[in-house]
Amino acid sequence: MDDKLTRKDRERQARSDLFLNIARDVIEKDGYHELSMNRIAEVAEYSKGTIYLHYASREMVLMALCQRGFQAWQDLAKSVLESDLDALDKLFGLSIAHHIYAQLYPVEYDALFLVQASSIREKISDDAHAELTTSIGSLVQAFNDVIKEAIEAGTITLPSDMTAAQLADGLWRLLVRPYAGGQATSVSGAAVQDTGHPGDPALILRTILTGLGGADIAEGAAFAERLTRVRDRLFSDQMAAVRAKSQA
Amino acid sequence: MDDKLTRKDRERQARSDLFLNIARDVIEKDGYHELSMNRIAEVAEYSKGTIYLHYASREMVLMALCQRGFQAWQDLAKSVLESDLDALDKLFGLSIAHHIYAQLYPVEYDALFLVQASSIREKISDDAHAELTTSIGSLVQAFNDVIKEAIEAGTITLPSDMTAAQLADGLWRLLVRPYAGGQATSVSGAAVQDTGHPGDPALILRTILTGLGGADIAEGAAFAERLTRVRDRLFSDQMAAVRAKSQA
DNA sequence: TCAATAATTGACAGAAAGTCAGTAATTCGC
DNA sequence: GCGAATTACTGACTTTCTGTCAATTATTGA
Repeated sequence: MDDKLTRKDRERQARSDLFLNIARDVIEKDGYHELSMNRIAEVAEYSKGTIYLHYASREMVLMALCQRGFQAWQDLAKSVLESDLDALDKLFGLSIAHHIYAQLYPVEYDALFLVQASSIREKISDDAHAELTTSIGSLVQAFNDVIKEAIEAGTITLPSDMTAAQLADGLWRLLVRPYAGGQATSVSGAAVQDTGHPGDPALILRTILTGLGGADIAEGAAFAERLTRVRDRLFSDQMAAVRAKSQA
Repeated sequence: MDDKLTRKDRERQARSDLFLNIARDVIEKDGYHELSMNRIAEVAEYSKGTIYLHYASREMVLMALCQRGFQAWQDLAKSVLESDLDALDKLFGLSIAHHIYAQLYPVEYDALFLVQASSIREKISDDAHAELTTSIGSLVQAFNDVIKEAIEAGTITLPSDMTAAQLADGLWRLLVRPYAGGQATSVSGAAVQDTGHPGDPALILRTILTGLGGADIAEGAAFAERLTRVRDRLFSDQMAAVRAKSQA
C-alpha cells in the first residue's frame, strides 16, 4: 500500500523540487524581488497555474525553500550528535555545522530570516509557521542535548538558575545571523568580518566557555586546536565543498 | 539664513511625520501587509501622489519609521552614557534601554528586522542602507564605549585576542532580536518567555560576565539588585510608560 | 478503444506600486 | 492688491504582480 504512491508521487515530488531549485537559482542570481510565480513558470516551462498546484503562494515557496534547507542542516547536526566525540567537541561541531550550512546553502540560510520577517510571517498559515518553529527548535534542541551532555560529564558548569535551554538559546542567537550574503556590511556596525572559518561568533562562544568551563578550555591555542580538529574530523568533505564553492 | 528654512519646512516635516504616524498605526492595528501607499493617503486625507513626494517607495516608509525610532533609542542610550554610573552599571543600563525601546516602540523595533530582510534591502538605495548601518553602528558603539570603560576600570578583563568591538557585537546579537510582538512563539524553539523585565538575555550577559568579570558580579542576588537599581535610577519614567502601555 | 481521471493551461479579476500631466494654492515682487 | 512664478496636490493611468478557474489536453485502466 505504501509503495502504491510511487511513480506519480515521485514525479510530483520531482516537479516540486524543480520549482524550488529554480526559485533558488533566481534568487541567487537576481535577488528576491525578481522571484515571481511567473518567473518560475517561465524558467520551468510550465504555466503559472501549475506552480500554484505545488505552492499556494509566493511566500510558501520561500517557506518550502527554507524547510528543504533545514534538512541539510539537520543532517550536519546529526552527524555531530552521532559521532563519538566528547560533549565539548560536539558543541564545537554544531557551531561548525552552522557555518558550513550558511556557506553551502546561502539562499536557504537567508530565507530563514526572510520568512521570519513580519511581512512574510503575516501571509503564511499558522501551520506553516509552526512547522518552521519546530524545525528551528530541533536544531536548538541539538545544542541543548550537547550542553546537557557536557554538564553531566562535568566539562561545563551552569549557574544555578540557568538552564541548558537558556544557554542553548543564547548560543543560537550568537551563531545564527544574516550572513550578508555577498555584501560587505555586517549587521552590526562593529564590522565583524567573515574570515572564512568559524570565526568571530566562536570568540563569544569562547568567552561563555571561559565562564562555564574554565580557562583551560577557552585558552587561545587549545580553542583553535579543538576547532580545527573537530572540523577535520567531521566535515572534511563539506569543507572541501565550501572551498570549491568559494572558488567559483 | 539657517532659520530661513522655517515654516514651510516645518509644515513639510509635520506632514512627513503625520504619514509616518499613520503608517505606524496601520501596521500596529492591521499588520504590515495592510500598509499601502493608498491606505496612508486615505487615512491622511491626501492623495497618493503627495505621499510619494515624501517617501519614494513603500520600503522607504518603513526605513524612515525605523530611522525615526532609532532617535528615541539613541536618546535612551545617551542618558545611560551621560549618567554618573560606573561602567558596569552602564552596561546594564544599555541592556535595559534596549528592553524599554522594544516595549515602547514595538512597530519601529520590528521594522528594524523587516528592513534588513533581503527582500526589502534589495529595494532601497545604498545610501539609505548605509544610513541604517550607521544608526545601528552608533548603538553598538555605545556598548563598545562602555566595555572599554569597564576594561579600563578593571571591572572586566577580556581574553587577550578579543577586542571590545567583538564583545560589543556579541552583546548586540544576544540582546537584539524580534520580540515576536504580541505573538507567543520565540524565535528559537527554546520557548524563552518575555517576562516583562529585562529577562533571559540578561542571563547570558551574566554568563559572559562570569567569564569576564568574576562570579561576584554575576552572582544571582547581586546581579538582580544591580539590574533593578540601574533601572529605577535611570528609567523610572519610561518604566511607568511601559507599565501604562501594557495596561492598555 | 473509450470513459474517467488527472494534469495543465492561460485568460481573467483584483490589488497595489509608481508616474505624471494637469490643477489649485501660495508666495513675492511690484 | 495683482499677476507671474513657484510650490503643493491630485487622481487617472500604466504596469506588474498575485491568485483563480473554466476549458483543454494527457494519461490511465477497464
